[in-house]
Amino acid sequence: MTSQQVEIALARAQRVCTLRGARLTPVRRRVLELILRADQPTKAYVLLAKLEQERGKLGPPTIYRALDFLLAHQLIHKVETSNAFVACDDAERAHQSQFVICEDCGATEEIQDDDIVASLRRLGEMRGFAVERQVIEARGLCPACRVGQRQA
Amino acid sequence: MTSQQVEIALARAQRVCTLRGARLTPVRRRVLELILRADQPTKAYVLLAKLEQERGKLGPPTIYRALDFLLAHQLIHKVETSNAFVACDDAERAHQSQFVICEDCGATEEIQDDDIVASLRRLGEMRGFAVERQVIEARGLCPACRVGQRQA
DNA sequence: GCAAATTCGTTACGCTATAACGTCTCTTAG
DNA sequence: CTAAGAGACGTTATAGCGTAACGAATTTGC
Repeated sequence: MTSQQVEIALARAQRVCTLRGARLTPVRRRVLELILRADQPTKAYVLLAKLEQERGKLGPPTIYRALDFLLAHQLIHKVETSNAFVACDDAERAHQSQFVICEDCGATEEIQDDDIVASLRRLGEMRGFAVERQVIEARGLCPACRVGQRQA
Repeated sequence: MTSQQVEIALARAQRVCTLRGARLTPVRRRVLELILRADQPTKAYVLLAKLEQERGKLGPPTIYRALDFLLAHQLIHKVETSNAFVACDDAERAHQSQFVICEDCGATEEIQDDDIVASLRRLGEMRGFAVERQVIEARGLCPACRVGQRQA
């Protein structure tokens, strides 16, 4: 993601927050920026280390609070099987995300498939559950690592 | 699960292991039994505490090694969003599991839906991924807790 | 029986996440 | 204007999850 794209995403995030009466504080904004600039899912303690480089010693709660805020507003998603965080393309629209993750290199792609979400919701409802959140992740080998695997 | 059902499950597990040339050692067997007897998903450190009551101080690796073995042979599944383990109904057949989990009481039901597994596999393959493992979990409120929620 | 492999105990450590409390700031109603 | 309340953040401590590394003991295959 180019710096310009990051700026655009940050501006959009600011807009979303303002609309919702939420505050995109400096910490939250900076954490979102770090996630946006990363080309792979980012771990909480990596974010913490970067933030501490800039601001001196903080602590895990500072990061986790920012992450909780960004998650609540759908500005980021959590990849559960990696314990890592990625930026979300469109926070405006409420939606669920799915991911495919490479076991080898960690490459992660977001999927947006309404059908699979509906299917899982239906399976839950058939059992009387009111489904609120879905975690749908596929792990395996990305195209690049499949090639490497064959040659190894 | 009744004690008799537990015994049957353990015998079946023993059979599966023998067939595969794997050893269901006392530790592994006991861990499986503890998971079978629990009516909810069980956490690693809970298992560790119970095992240490019986055998004196051990350590996390003892439990995690047993869990890894049981997972590898599909005798148990891991509920990723709960960091907990449940017994598997049929280890003979290779399969993926899905779960619905109650946010309120932790009640967890296993789903076996081949269609959703195939869907996610296809979504991964469309992106060039060789999908090896799937995590599909729905979190929400179980029937009992839905009622409580309305009254509260 | 002996070498190799598997299993397990043990110690230590790293990563993930939250509880609890105090301070500061910002809003806002009076 | 100001006091009260809410929200955000810093800080310390701790709980929970998981693995690395090493050595002893046991099992297995030859």
